[in-house]
Amino acid sequence: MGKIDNNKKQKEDALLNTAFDLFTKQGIHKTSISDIVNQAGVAKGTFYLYFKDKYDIRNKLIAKKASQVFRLADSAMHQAGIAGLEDQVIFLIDNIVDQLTENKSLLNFISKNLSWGIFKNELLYSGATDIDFYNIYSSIFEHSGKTYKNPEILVFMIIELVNSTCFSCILYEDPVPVKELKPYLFESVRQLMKGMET
Amino acid sequence: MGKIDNNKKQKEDALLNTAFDLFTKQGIHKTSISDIVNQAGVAKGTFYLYFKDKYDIRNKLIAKKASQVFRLADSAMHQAGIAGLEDQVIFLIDNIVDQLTENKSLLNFISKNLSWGIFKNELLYSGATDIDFYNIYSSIFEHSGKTYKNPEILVFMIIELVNSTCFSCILYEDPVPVKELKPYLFESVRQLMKGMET
Amino acid sequence: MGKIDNNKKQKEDALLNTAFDLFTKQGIHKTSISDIVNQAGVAKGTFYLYFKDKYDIRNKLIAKKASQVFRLADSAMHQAGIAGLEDQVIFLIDNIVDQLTENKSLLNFISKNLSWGIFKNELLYSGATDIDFYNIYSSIFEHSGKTYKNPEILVFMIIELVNSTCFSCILYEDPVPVKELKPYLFESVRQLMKGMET
Amino acid sequence: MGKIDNNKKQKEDALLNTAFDLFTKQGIHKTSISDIVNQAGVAKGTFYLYFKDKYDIRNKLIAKKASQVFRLADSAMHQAGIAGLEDQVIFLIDNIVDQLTENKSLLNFISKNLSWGIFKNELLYSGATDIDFYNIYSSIFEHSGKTYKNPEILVFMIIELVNSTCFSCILYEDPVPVKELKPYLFESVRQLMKGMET
DNA sequence: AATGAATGAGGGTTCATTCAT
DNA sequence: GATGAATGAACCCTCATTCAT
Repeated sequence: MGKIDNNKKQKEDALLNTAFDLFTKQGIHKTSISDIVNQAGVAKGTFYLYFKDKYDIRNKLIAKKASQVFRLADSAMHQAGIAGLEDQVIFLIDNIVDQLTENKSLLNFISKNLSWGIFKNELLYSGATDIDFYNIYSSIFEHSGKTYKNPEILVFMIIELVNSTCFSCILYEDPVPVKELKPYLFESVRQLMKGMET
Repeated sequence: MGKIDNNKKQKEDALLNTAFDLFTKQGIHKTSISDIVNQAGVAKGTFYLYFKDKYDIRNKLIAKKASQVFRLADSAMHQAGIAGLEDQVIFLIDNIVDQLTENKSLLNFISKNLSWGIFKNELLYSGATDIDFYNIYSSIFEHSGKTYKNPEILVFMIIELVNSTCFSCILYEDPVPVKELKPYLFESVRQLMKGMET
Repeated sequence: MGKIDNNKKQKEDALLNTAFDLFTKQGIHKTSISDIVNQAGVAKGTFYLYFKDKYDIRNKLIAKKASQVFRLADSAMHQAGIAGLEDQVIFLIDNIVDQLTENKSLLNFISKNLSWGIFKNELLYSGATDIDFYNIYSSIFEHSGKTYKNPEILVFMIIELVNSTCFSCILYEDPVPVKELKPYLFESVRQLMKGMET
Repeated sequence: MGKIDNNKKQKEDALLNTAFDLFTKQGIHKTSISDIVNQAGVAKGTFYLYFKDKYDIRNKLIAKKASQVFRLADSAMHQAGIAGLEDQVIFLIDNIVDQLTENKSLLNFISKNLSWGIFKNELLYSGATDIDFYNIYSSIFEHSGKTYKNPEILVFMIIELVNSTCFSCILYEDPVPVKELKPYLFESVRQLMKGMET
């Protein structure tokens, strides 16, 4: 029983890891299910025991990978003992941007696929991942002593701004390398936050 | 001669128009070259006389369609006689957002495919389109009497923020409908601009 | 012991009932063994403990279902107290046609799969079903006081004529609805019988 | 032009002939499109230039093959100079039964697939085949000097009776070989016709 | 320049069957 | 006896691309 379930978990992990490897290396559209199962070392039919199709495995991967990135950033923030909402937000962004700069294929994968809808449903409010982002995000706001006109829109705008500008600057260094972008980006985020304080 | 060239232009236009229609209706990946040539009323081989492949025709379409949107916004701004750089930028954004709200398939097509690289190369500095965006954009800044730390990054951040937030709000009304987003967005853009003034 | 056998019988019945449900709903070729075991609530391997393959369960179903139809017709005839061979045959046909008109999926299933060979082997001479059709059929002929040149060919022709004409008329109302066919069919059957009397 | 069309006709014929060969040898369900194109010596994609799927080629084959059988019977009848409606019908049946006895795979293919609907639409009223069955069938009735209560039902019943009884007797000699069936069958058909005269 | 018939590799998906538990 | 995870061959179908006309 434990043995079988263990085996199943191994198979699913092998498929997830292989799929991530291939998706980032050659893109989702150039990756066939045959590619995945061949490299994962399982039979083709086995894929369909665990995932509905290519887009099912993609969504599960996004949630998994994005959750890892957020969790790392969060724990780094706690270790660093950052205080103050704005500084915390900037720290998180800085850390995440650094992670993605180190791992460009991960950046490419997440940026191209992480919509606000997936972010909200798969990460924020879903128990699918073993970390509760909603609580992190709520407690940060609550403990800040500050209030905002519309926190969700603020978070939304920050995420979209960071995500889309970093995508271009990290991957293509265009219009500038991410190192150059950072000061402007951080300043802009602070502006956005200040602008929405009540 | 003129007749033949005319004929060629007609074929190319038919292919471009049909491709746009199908790309927006059913997505690029679901659109085959067969679909395009069938609906355009030309032979399959003819496609390859004008375009290298599906992605070649897509890039040419983006430049064409995005240029139309920008040009409309620009001429509306001139007609309205807006003065002052910030107000001009907000007017342009407002107009473009309205255009894309009216034409969601166009929004979808542009947002999913318009990278900063394509924006810069195909629209800004390219003579491919019959309108010189670079001059528009330069003259607006020059006549404003204001100077910015890094105008290109400013434009880049504004475009990315607007593009990515509107995409989600217009198409999915998530996290809020675009109507609700607008005041926050406009205010944020003003913050970004003020923050980068020298 | 009795408990285990009971359990086995239950499993086999669940598989038979589910298979019939699916065969009639979606056709034999569209029904997979997975479909059957899922709906029946048993494991996939269990199927192979009771049946060789899909066609084995089909044949057993035909015998079971056809026998039910014949038995109902026969008992209705006895209750109605019909006398006279021709009238008895017409009554049986009429009753069976009515049953199949009420239950078109059953008609479809039987008609498409009931060959004379199966009819003879699985129904007429087999002890597989708990009713002895051969005796019914023999006694009807014997008590009629009439003799026929070749009773088996007569029965064969009647069954084939009824089966094939009703199939089209009940399911497709083509060339006519079964209601319109009936008088011609009954008259024709009487002709066939009269024509083969000795 | 003529050359290309000629080539196309050859390809289509190769596919039709190969499909018939395989359908009759190993059954439709055991025949894959790969089998057909391999044996026909064309590429897989070519199949789909001529037929929608396996069932499209089957229907076209039925019409083609059944029309050949009917046409042969009809011309034999004319050569033999048979007169009198009943004798003509019996002659046609006899001839067709003989053809199908000689060619059991053809019998199997036609019997299993020829429904009244296909018979009517593809053979009787369709210009798809180059012979006009409707006119043959009409003129035979008209020139007979006899009238029937419902000619279509009469034809329907005759065809269904002949088709279903011969199927079993020719292929399985069950309940009797077709040679033995014939006198009873012919007599029965005459009975059916007489019974429906007005 | 324009055509469109032909290609065939490769896509996603299904499913009867096996066998270790 | 019962299970159901795993298999992998086989299925149908698509489609970018070529090339003789």
